[in-house]
This record gives sequence, structure tokens and C-alpha cells, in this order.
Amino acid sequence: MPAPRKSTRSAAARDASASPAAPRAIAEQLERHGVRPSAQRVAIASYVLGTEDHPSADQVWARVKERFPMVSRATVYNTLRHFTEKGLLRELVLAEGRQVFDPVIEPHHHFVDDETGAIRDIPWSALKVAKIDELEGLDVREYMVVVRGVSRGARKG
Amino acid sequence: MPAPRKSTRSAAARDASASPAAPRAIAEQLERHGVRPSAQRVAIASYVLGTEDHPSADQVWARVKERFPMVSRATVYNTLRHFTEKGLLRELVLAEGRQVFDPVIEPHHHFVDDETGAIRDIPWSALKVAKIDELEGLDVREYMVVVRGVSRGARKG
DNA sequence: GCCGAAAGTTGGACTTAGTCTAAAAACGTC
DNA sequence: GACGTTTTTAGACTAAGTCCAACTTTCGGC
Repeated sequence: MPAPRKSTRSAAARDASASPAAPRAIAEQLERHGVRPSAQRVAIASYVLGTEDHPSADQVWARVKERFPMVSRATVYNTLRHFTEKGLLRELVLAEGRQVFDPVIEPHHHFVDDETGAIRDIPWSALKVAKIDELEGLDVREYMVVVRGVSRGARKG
Repeated sequence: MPAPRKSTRSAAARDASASPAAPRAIAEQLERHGVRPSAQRVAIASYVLGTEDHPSADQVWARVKERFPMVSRATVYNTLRHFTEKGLLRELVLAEGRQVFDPVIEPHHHFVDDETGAIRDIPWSALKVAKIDELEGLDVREYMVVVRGVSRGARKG
């Protein structure tokens, strides 16, 4: 068995990302997560499980409609909720006025660009949060650092 | 001059909180921040600058209407934006589907309760984030830790 | 292959949060 | 009191998210 990969995306996201044009692989991933792989869901998964853009539901809809014009808005919303429930996606509150979706399931931090609104992942190990266990009276399910500012140099929009 | 207080709320929030029924003190605080202290604004400030509830705009409106039935929704939205622009409030993205407002201007972290949705402050010193300066390519304007889970014991809703 | 049940999709209505506008009211200066 | 500026108001509008009824697709039993 190969060594663990550096990528922290879910198995589904990794496969989707590695083979974005492989609907069969995506369908199999959906099935492994207990999601029936209809054509619409495979199309939605092809995009959302392989993107680093942290899109909103309507952004996913706009994107999937390019190649699947008949897909309905309700289907996209239903499917994103279903993927979230099945552990394929995380739903985050990071942007004003909308929820965003993140295929990287494992813990990580986020950076939100003040100028562009773009959201990007910060690896878990890039930051250390000390004393989280000393928060009294709180059962911590998860935590992350949200960093806001401006990107410079690499990765211009 | 007395020793610095433990409270980290803005001067306005401290004064409002210490004397929630002192419209004159609130009016003076608004004036110090370049905000004309109309009756509506004082009413809104009396609540929002003294609460730890992190309310949304519509929650502020509902609350202020109790004592100021004629205040309009547009006025509340306009006033909250004005307070934010003048440094009296911070607008946060922590809750699904709405912005919330926080009178504590100084840096701090947040806890979001999975069960109730309640948001509460975590003092800045309660957590340490290491290596924030090592984030390459990012001009950091602010950062905070967002902790999610369940409160237990103290401060039940 | 048929049939019924379950699951999924669709079009669009509905709700809520946030913004915008024109008119009216309030305020400050002269 | 007049006038210009600011604030407030009522409500229209937009966008995100949810819900519903009808239709379509899929699946399992026979």
C-alpha cells in the first residue's frame, strides 16, 4: 500500500480531482458514500468535489449548467445537502450572505481575501492553536483559524 | 486614573453596558464616534452596544421595536452599517444565513454552539495561534479562531 | 416484462436577509 | 422661517435558501 498522500482532500475529492473527466470513478465514489450516482449528481460531484474555490450553491449551479443545462436549482441544493450529509462535503460559513462548500473534509484553516472574496485552504499544520483544551465549559467538536487579509504575489485572481 | 479594566469591549460598549439606561451617556459616545445621536440611533445603540448575543440585524430590529415601535427596518440596517463604519461595531460571518454584530472591537475568538446557535466571545489570551506570521503570500489583516461544539454546564440558554 | 414503491428531478412558489429608492421628517445654520 | 443636509420611513426589489406538487427514473418483487 502506498504511503499516505500529502493531499488532505477526501478520497472522493482526490479521485475527482485526479481524474476530473472520469465519470465512472466519480460514480463509484458516490456509491461508496451511499449516494446513488444519477447523471445529475455525477455532474455536480465532478465540479464540487474537485474544486478549491469554495463555491456557493448558486455558483455550483451556474457552473454545472454549462455542461448540464437542464439541471435544476432545487436538484443542486438537494444534492449539495445530500453530499454534506454523506460526508463528501463540508458546508462552511465564511462568506457574507452565503454558505460555501468545501470538499476537503480533514481539518484545516481558511484564508478569506478582503479584496476578491476568494477563499483558500491553509494546511492544518501551518498554524498551531494552543490551549484549545483549556476552554472550560465547552465541548469542542471542531475549530479552525479564519484569517482575513489580502493575497499578494502568488495565486493572483 | 483607575487600572485598565478586564473588559475588552469598546469604550462605547462598556459605557452602554455599564449604564444601559443612560441614553445621555450613549448619545455622547455616539457623538465621540462621529455619529449623530438621533433617538432611533440611541435606542439601537442601547441594545446592540451592550449585548453579548451577537444578534443579526433583524434580531436587533425585533428587539428595538419593543420599546421603539416606529423604528423602521431600513433605519436599523442603515444604523448598524453606520456603527460598523464608525468603529463602534464589528460585522461577523459566523452564523448560517445572516451576518451578526459584535460590540467587542478588540481581537478575540468565538465559540458557536451547535445546538442553540448561540455565539459567545472567547478572550484573545485564552487561545494562542502560532506561526501566523509564517503564512507566505498573505497580508494578514485579522485572524481569529472559530470553535464549534456544545456548551455544557455554565451559561445554559 | 409488469407493477408498485421509493428515490430523484423539475419548475416555480415561498420565505428571509440584505439593499435600494423616493418621499417625508428632523436637524442645524443662517 | 427658509434652506440645505441628514435621517427616517414604507415598501419595492434582489438574492439565497427552502419547500411543494407533479413528473421521471430506478429498483425490487413477482
